[in-house]
Amino acid sequence: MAITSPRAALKRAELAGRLGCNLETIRYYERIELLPEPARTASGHRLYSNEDQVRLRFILRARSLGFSVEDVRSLLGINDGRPSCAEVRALAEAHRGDIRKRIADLKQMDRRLGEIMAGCTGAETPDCALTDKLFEDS
Amino acid sequence: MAITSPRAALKRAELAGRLGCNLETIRYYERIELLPEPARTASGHRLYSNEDQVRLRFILRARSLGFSVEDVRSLLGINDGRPSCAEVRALAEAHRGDIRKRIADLKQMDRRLGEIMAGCTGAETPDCALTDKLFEDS
DNA sequence: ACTTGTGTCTGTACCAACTACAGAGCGTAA
DNA sequence: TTACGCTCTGTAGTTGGTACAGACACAAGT
Repeated sequence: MAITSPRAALKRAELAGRLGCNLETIRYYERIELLPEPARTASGHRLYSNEDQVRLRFILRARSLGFSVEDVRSLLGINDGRPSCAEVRALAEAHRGDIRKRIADLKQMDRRLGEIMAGCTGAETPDCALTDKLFEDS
Repeated sequence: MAITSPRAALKRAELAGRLGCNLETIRYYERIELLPEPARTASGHRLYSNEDQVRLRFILRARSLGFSVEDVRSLLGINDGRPSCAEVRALAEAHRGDIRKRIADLKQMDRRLGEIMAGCTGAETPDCALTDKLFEDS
């Protein structure tokens, strides 16, 4: 039971292991002040509380949804105090717009790539329709 | 006529202007050896030949299709000599797989974001369903 | 000839968002 | 006690450029 208790103070590697992030990411988030400085043992080893864990989980989730570190800072109220629901929504909508733009850009790349690959047969010759097309005059 | 001749030696800004890239990008590509060192005037100003222009256009096009700089290096035969059509095709297929994976990832983000935004009404309150969900236990 | 304005040269610093590593110190089990 | 493994710190590397400072170069105007 105690093994998985969310209340025990965790060392850095334990926290990273639980939340599935890299060890160094935690120190990085501390450095850029997304995470507060944690408690320490007498000899200086970091000890993370349950509150720390909750906050880090929030950050990791927001990052996994593609929010930038600056966005996360805003969501956490680090920039201008705790954001209103309207502000959060605006941030999320803007971010969603970004995501959709990136999808559209990638789709266009895929389409263009398909066009340019037509004729590149994969024959074992040095002449290649793909590179030829990239070299062509505008 | 001479103004737009593709044979005239171009200065850096002229080349950048023609191909629509940033001035500094050209020097960057020279530094990482995608572009060869160009000719110089007596006083050291770079002069780009038509051949340089063709090569840079190739690089910019490949980059705009999402190929990495290392990919471009391979396509140009800088790594292991001029690639065969089969090698080019393999590179392009792998790259296309990458693009599609990125599209899939972004679509999933968009979907998850949509789910998590449900209930975030944008009302002018500090309580927000979106942040609440990000804070929730696993 | 001189000045002024613009272009170019070099080296280096900066961006995001981590990740990795070196060298030192700490903790614990045998 | 000694060995192993974890943690500490600071710093450098990653990708693909972009930006800037300070020193020259070049062309046009006076």
